[in-house]
Amino acid sequence: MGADEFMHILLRKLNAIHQLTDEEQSALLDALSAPRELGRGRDIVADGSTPGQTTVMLSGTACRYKMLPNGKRHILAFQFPGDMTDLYSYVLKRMDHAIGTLSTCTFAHISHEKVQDLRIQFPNLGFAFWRDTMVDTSIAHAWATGSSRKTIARVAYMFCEIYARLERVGKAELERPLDFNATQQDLADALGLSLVHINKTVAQLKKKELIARTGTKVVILNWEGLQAVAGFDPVYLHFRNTLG
Amino acid sequence: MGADEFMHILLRKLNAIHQLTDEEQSALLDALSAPRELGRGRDIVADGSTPGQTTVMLSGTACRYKMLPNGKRHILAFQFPGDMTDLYSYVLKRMDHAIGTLSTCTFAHISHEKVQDLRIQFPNLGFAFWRDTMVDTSIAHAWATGSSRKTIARVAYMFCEIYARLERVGKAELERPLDFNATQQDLADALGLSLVHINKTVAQLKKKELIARTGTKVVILNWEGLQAVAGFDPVYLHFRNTLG
DNA sequence: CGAGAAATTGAGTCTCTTCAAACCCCGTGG
DNA sequence: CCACGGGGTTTGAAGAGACTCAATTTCTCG
Repeated sequence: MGADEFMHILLRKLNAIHQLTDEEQSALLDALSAPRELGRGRDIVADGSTPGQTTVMLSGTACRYKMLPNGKRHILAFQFPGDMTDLYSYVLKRMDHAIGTLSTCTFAHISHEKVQDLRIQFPNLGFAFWRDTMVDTSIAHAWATGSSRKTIARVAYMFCEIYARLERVGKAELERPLDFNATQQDLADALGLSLVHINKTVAQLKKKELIARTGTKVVILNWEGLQAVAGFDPVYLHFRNTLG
Repeated sequence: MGADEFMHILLRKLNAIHQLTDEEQSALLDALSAPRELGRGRDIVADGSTPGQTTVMLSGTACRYKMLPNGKRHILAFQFPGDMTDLYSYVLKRMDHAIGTLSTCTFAHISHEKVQDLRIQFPNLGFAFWRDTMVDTSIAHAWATGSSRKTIARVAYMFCEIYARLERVGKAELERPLDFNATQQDLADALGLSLVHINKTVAQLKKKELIARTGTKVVILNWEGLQAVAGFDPVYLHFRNTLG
């Protein structure tokens, strides 16, 4: 698996958000550092740090998270291949959360100076960056509304989002195991619910034959049914082309 | 109360986020439309719409919110004077939530074309816009972590944030009634909790003599105590100058 | 095959919700 | 100047949902 195939995914992701010119695309790829790898349970970016570079996910699943004073971990968002996880730090300078791996991850960097140059030289690319961060906000909003909804809907929603985002970059298809191996504890931390309760809710989704588990991975058996339970509408992901 | 005094607040807000040059400041003010007013309970921007302009709050309290399929309203964020509530729509085009008033509000607009021109002509101003939207994201993250915390801490946190954000633009001081007259139902919708439970929690904060109510408004009696209960740390608001 | 991690299950407890009723503040009109 | 009305607040009580604790099973990988 060559570097090209890795790189491509960033363009797939960004183009799904906002159309880029060939010139912008190649300038962007030129700015990427060599890929790095990190195993599960490590920090890519530490809370409170002031990184000098931005991270681009190439493979694996990571998350934004905060450790709370009471010792609990709260996951704010999942990060999938193609995501630029910390444009955040380019704009806000100091991280107010961390980025951690949930599986083995590969990723590359773009220095903040380079981001700055690209943004000013190519305002359209700058817009794509901005838009990418706003889609993150939109996702955060969608998660936030969860607290007013039934737990089973929230859990189903989670799977819908994971599938939709992976599908967007060509990393998932229906009735195939999702390339997403977070634990139920991770899901619990993302939803702010207890592991036990998540487990029982996932069991309900299985009993309804909406999803199943094969080994470590999850399979979506009934996409329409799952969306219906979740009340899932992918507009909030702001793809340029809609999803089936 | 002249238009100048109104306008000034936008600069106060943006400068608290990112330093602007005089030229940028005047270009920004030139772009503002004449102010409009709307009473409580009205929409400034409708969900699903594609506005051609951005709203700048001048006075009053508004909120981002979504109506959920189950008929509940979920408030995603409060909007205070100086906030540019829907840069959101400039970037994402289609709103995936609405902006509504929680009190009588005054506000002005800047057309999206103008935003585009300003962003490209003054990259530093463009950065300030971007940064402003990222602070919104940071706030959304802070709210999101709430679901893993005790209710009394979350409610206290809410008052801390409201005070800090109003204080930033010179609209609040301690031991004076906050210029914020949302109802407890509004708070409940923001926290995703029931009105009854909010009420009982607010009662606890009063019993601890951290806050009090004078007429419709809330007064902060013990700022340190309130922050301690809330676990409030204002870094997430990303002010350039810290708060006492 | 064994060790460790993750998933599952059951039981008791506490939080939060819902329902319902009463109260209070404040502006309006007689 | 006081009665009335409406929105917002306060209070009580019962039930549902979610949490913790704790034990067991299943899976994965060396």
